[in-house]
Amino acid sequence: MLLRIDQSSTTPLFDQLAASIRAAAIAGSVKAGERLPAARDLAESLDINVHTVLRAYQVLRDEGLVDLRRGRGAVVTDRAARYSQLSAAIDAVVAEARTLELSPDTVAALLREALR
Amino acid sequence: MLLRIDQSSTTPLFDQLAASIRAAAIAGSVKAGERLPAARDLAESLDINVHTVLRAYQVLRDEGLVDLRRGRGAVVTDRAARYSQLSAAIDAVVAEARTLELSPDTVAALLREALR
DNA sequence: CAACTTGTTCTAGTTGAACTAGAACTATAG
DNA sequence: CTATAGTTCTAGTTCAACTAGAACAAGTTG
Repeated sequence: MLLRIDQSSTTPLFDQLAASIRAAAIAGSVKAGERLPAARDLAESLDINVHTVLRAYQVLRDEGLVDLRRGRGAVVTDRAARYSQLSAAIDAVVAEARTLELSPDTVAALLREALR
Repeated sequence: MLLRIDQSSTTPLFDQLAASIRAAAIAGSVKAGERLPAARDLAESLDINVHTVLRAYQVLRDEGLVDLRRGRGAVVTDRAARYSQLSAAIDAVVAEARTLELSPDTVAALLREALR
């Protein structure tokens, strides 16, 4: 599992981390039942704060992608498997956005508007 | 044209405003050639700062949706007309997201990840 | 032309979310 | 029991977003 964190980006670190793990779960590079690194360990290896990692884990828990339990850590659920159709739909949007040469911000804003 | 601004939201006001106008342009409720309200006027009627409105206008200019000229104001271009296929693709994503009961934040994050 | 409109640029101050930091606590695994 | 690892709490820092006001420049209008 590749976790990319960009300290210079303006998007919150916990968001970046959650997005990275989420993508890995959907792509299947982390499978259901697998355990994510302990928050303290991951925080150290990424050189960010423990709270930031835990917040990312909590985001994923709210989405139902991981179970979070004391003593055991963060375990990936099987929920990610159900995201395949969504991924396909998103790919279609990405393709359209590229032909129009729209920025990620613009496309994201359009999506958010459509979701309201 | 309906412009919705939520002061209590954490998403930047200029983003909200830009999104609102963008949606109107794509929906066709403001057409190419039409002039948007002068920044000072809009700022007053929405009870926000002029700079915030101008920033929203600049976002739309960067996307090519409006022309911005001194003395004349912000005029809508015909670019929005080319967004129809993108809108359809976005609608498909929205439909999938709703069946999975995902939050807007989650879907937006997935999209951003796919756009990288 | 002159007057007016409207976006542009500059400086400066305020606010709040995000992040950091550290400690104490608690449920679970082994 | 002991170690692990998430939970909760308090507190301080930083930076983008927003506000505010003024001076300016390039158009439009009469």
